[in-house]
Amino acid sequence: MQFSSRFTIATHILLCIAMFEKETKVTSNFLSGSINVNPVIIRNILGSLSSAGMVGIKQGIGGAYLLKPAQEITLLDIFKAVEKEESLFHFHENPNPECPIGRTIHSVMDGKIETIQSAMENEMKDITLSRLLEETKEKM
Amino acid sequence: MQFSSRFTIATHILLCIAMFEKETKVTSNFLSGSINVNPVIIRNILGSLSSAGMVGIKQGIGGAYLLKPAQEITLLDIFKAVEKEESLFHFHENPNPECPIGRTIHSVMDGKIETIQSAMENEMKDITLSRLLEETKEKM
DNA sequence: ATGGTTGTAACCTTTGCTGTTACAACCATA
DNA sequence: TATGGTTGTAACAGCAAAGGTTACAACCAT
Repeated sequence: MQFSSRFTIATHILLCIAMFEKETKVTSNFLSGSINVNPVIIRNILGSLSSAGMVGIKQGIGGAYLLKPAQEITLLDIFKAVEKEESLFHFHENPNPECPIGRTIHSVMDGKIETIQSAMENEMKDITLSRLLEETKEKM
Repeated sequence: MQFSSRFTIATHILLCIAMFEKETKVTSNFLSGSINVNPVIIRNILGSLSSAGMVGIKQGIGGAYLLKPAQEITLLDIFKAVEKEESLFHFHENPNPECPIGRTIHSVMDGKIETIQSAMENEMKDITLSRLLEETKEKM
């Protein structure tokens, strides 16, 4: 089980906007060319990023632009914009309450699962779009 | 996108074995009763745990038992036994090498993704089956 | 020989991801 | 006002994985 590619695509989109919005109109077609996926996929993900308040999109004329400075956008923001699930883990629904394990497993495991998920999210929170942009420029 | 319930089911299975193997024959039917899922699902997951060297299973007569002390089994061991994917993240396959972002995004992101995954795995590595067992007994 | 158990195959349904076509709504510009 | 490029969204389709179920051969203590 993997996270969908929406996360890396969304990151790619934001990097492109941050890099090119000054010089070009960044449309779904332009992005489609760099990312190499269908423009409709791009538009849907761009819609999620827009709902999350990260980008604005110009109706009719076209083009996306950042609504926040790149140092205020983290990988966690991007992840949450495109992955809607609250919990990373799917718990089996109906453990038997007549079994001592079945009765207690939720209260034992729920906190652990939260801790694990938080560890991942904290790491994502530390990585900003501006840092990714800097590293990209270094490698160019 | 969520991890499958195999992870929590596998944890439930191991807790049951650790708790009951002394007093009862822990069969897939017994486990099915506590976990409330089909015995065939249990047998498949039990097979993964067996392949990973965590449990043994008695042919013919039936019953599963731990092959390692509970303090040497971590949530990470369990997770890796039932989730076979190498990377948590699905990267879009063919970014355009003629775009400066498309050309560099892999080298920029791959390390980040590894860091994020490691943070999660380290947290899992800290939680042992014996600790879960103790907490279960406290709540009984 | 019996009966409970395991391992596995075969099938099904549902869900989510990814890709695609199509088209109405939008808006700067000619 | 008409045009053309763009967005937002609906409606498909194909594919893969999850989860469930039935069935049955192989296994082994009794």
